[in-house]
Amino acid sequence: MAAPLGLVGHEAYAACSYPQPAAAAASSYFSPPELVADSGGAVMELAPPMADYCLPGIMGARTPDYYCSPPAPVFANGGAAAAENEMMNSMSYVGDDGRMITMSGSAGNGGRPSPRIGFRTRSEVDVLDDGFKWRKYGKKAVKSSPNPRNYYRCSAEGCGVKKRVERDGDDPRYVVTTYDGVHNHAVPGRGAQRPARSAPLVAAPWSAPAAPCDPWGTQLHAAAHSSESSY
DNA sequence: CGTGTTTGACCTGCGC
DNA sequence: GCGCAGGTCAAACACG
Repeated sequence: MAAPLGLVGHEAYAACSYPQPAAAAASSYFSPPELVADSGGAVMELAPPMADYCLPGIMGARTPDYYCSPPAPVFANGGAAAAENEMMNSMSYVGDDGRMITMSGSAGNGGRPSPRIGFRTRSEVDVLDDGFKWRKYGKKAVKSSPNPRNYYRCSAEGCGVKKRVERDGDDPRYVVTTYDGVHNHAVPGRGAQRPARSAPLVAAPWSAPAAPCDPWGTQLHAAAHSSESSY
C-alpha cells in the first residue's frame, strides 16, 4: 500500500481494530485508528500501545480518549507533557537503512529527525480539536489531492510543532492530519494533568508497562506487513 | 487592539 | 539549468 493517505515519503501503518467508543464516534476526534509514522526518512510502525504513547505528546491529551489506552503510569507523576516528550526523546527506531535512530533532539534542537505522525480521521470538520492552540499559516493546493492542504503551527511560544490538514483525495469524508514535531509544553488549559476519562473505553489487550519503556525496540516492524485498519 | 485567517508571493528541494 | 511542487512568509483583512 503506497500512500492511501496521500502522504509522501516513508510511511508505515498501524492497524488498530479496537472498537470505537460511542462518544468518540459521535465526536470529531480521531475516529479511525490508522496511523502513519514518518520520522525523517525512517519507517516505523506504531502498534496500538505505541500509538498511545506517541500521540499524546504530539497531539495532546485528548487523543488517548480514542486510542486504545493502557493505564497511564507514564503520566502518574503529573508531568504529562514533559514525561511524554522525554519518552519521545528517548525513543529509538529502525531507519530505512536498518540503523537505529533515536528521537533525541526531536523538538528541533539536535539535528535528529523530528517525529512525524500522520493519521486519517473520518470527520465532518477539517480541524480536529486536539487540545492545542493552532495558528493557520498557509494553504496550498497540492497535486496529489483535489483538496487544498492547510498548514498550522502551534501558537505556543517557542513550540515549533506544525500540522498539515487536508481532505483525503480518495474519500473526502476523511481528514488527513500530519503532525510534525513534539510539543514542548503542556496542553493549554489543562495543566499538566491528563484529563480523566469519562468512562472506561477499551480494555487494553496488552500488558501495560509499568514505566516508560522503549516500545520502539519491541514493536517496530517493517512496514511491509502492515495491515489495513478495520472499520 | 489583539488575535487569527486569507492568500498571493516567495523560497527551496528535487527530478529531469 | 529549468520547471514543478510543496512549504513558508507576510501584508491585508476580519472578528470579537
